[in-house]
Amino acid sequence: MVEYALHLDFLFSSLSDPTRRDILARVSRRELSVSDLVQHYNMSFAAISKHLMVMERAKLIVKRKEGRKQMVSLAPDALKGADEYLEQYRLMWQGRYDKLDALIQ
Amino acid sequence: MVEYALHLDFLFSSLSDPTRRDILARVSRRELSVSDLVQHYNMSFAAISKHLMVMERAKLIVKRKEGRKQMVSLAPDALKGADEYLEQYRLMWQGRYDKLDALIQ
DNA sequence: GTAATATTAAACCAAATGGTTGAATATGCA
DNA sequence: TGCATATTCAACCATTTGGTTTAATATTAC
Repeated sequence: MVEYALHLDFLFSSLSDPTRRDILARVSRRELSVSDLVQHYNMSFAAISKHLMVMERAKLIVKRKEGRKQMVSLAPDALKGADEYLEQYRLMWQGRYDKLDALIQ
Repeated sequence: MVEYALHLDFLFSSLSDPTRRDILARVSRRELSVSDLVQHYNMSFAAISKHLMVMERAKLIVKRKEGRKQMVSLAPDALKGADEYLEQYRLMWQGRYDKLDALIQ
């Protein structure tokens, strides 16, 4: 009945929070420690740590231990799953634009 | 601090549920009434009705009244917001593949 | 060894989510 | 008119989510 794609569940729900999207943008520019990230937000260390756990489960980020720091960076192919999901619909809406273009010309 | 993009919140959180993704797939093929949709799922009419309200808020679907039926179809540009969000990252990961290609050749 | 730093774990809380059932509201049909 | 159909609304419930604070665990520095 309903297709079972747990990864898409995690991925999209992870992307649905503005703090997490902001974190994603930051770590996509450069690798950052959890402390580095915390400085930019008006919430506790633990809250950011939790957001990072959610993002890790969604395979949006990866962590690498460096001494006592956890360095966070964009996961390889972080958004590939989402992009592949959209692909099927992209054809559809590009099709519509093609039709529109055809009408105009 | 955190960019405010409520539509992306609604859009991604709407996409994070497998039932809603399934509904999206169905109505993208053809316009369907709420009753038509309910038949395919093992949950109450009200539950599906709620899912549709969530999807409407996310502008994934539109409803059109036809007598006592509500006909549901894919919204124009339903996934455009998501696609535009991914766009910035797409350049990034395509960049990586280009680098990889360069290494291989 | 002790203190400071970096992070996670645990317990808690309020609000949101995904479901239920039953009542209310429109619309169509005989 | 009265009944059946289609949908939403309202109240409820259990679970998840996004936050808090405090305690625990590593690691580094003195």
